Amino acid sequence: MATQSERSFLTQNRLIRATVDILVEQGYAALGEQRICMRAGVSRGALRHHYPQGRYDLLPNVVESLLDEEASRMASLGPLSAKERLYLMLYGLMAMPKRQASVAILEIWMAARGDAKLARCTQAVFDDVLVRLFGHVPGQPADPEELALRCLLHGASLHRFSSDYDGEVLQASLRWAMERLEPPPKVSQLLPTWLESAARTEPALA
Amino acid sequence: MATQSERSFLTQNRLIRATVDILVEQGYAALGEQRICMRAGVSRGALRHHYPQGRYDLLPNVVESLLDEEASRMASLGPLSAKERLYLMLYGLMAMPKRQASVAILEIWMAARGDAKLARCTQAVFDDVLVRLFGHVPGQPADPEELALRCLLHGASLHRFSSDYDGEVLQASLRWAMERLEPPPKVSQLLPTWLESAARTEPALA
DNA sequence: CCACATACGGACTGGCACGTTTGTTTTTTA
DNA sequence: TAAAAAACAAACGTGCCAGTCCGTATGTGG
Repeated sequence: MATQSERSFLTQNRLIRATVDILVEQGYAALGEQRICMRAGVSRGALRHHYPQGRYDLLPNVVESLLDEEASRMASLGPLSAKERLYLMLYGLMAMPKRQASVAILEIWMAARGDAKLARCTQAVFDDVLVRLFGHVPGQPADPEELALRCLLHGASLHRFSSDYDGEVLQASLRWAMERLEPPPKVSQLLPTWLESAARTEPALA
Repeated sequence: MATQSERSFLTQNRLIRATVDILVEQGYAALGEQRICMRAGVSRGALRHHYPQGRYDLLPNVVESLLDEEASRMASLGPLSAKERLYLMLYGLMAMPKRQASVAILEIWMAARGDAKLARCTQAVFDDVLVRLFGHVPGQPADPEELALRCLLHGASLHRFSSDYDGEVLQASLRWAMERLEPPPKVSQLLPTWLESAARTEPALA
């Protein structure tokens, strides 16, 4: 058999993947340990072994995993400003509306406001999201342009669940917005590489 | 005592208000009958009397109630195009970030994708939201500009729960976006009346 | 005034999810 | 190779929530 750390890593990965899938497809209210384990193909004992506090240990790791993945792909493009990153993410959403790690993060983030314990154990990693993904400097207020882009990004992510959702229409509407918001020139240079790296990494959702 | 229909109306209103408050403050995952009743100051028996199927009868009425309120305020401004309505809502969010009926609707809407029964019983009223609030014509694909505004509106609504939320900063970022998106001239004429009507109706959240 | 319907309060119950414990297998290490 | 630790599996108990039922009170129509 495999080494212990390999098995451990594999099991944790399966649990994280399953959690993301459920969050994206069904939302936080549908998230339960039984369901996660069924989908991951592991026992509840295994989940509780790796994450003794259940969701309170699991969900911070879920967020961190998604953040690491996105941040490392960003890092491979070289140093980027906050605005460049946000425009790239918007173009990414435009090109591949299926790739929706941000939905899982949004679900956890919104659920945390109704669960003090969850809010506590995810606070650190959510601060990391702001810093590493959105380039937000901890003490400072957000830049207007950056915040507007974040809002647009979040809203566009959620639109996927609207009854009148249409990938092409969403793409057209984001393009309409982009034409007026003047992304920095560097973005269009980086775009092919960025989209290619997004296509290469297997999507979280089948 | 009051007449029966008066009592009935009052109780239902209390339940709807309490539900909205919980949804806005804590999210859908924290929504339970016990909690709703506690907050509304009525018994579970009363809730089950007016809404025999629990949330499946209550939540469609919640959405409809919020929709009616917003739509009637819109109607009092005279006939408006979809774009004019969306810009007005964005300005409304900008001016009073506390008034967040849209968050409650978003919560129910997102929860519905993980609960087939909820999706079924809310489908009709959500279609109404698209038509009456966003001016979406049922068969047609959405206009790019309109959809972009919807995304921005939804994203900005959610930003309220971010750890770096700041009403003034959000206002500045929406203003930044507005300056580039060129709202129709009629909007700025209607704005004072619109904001005044928003301020007059008591906010759903204390 | 009486029969009835409606509005409401409260209790009972079943199921499900979570927290915990205990047992078994596999790998590591001394 | 034997002991220990880790990875997993499975069951048990408990608490909460929703679905249901029944009792009561208050209006309502005849």
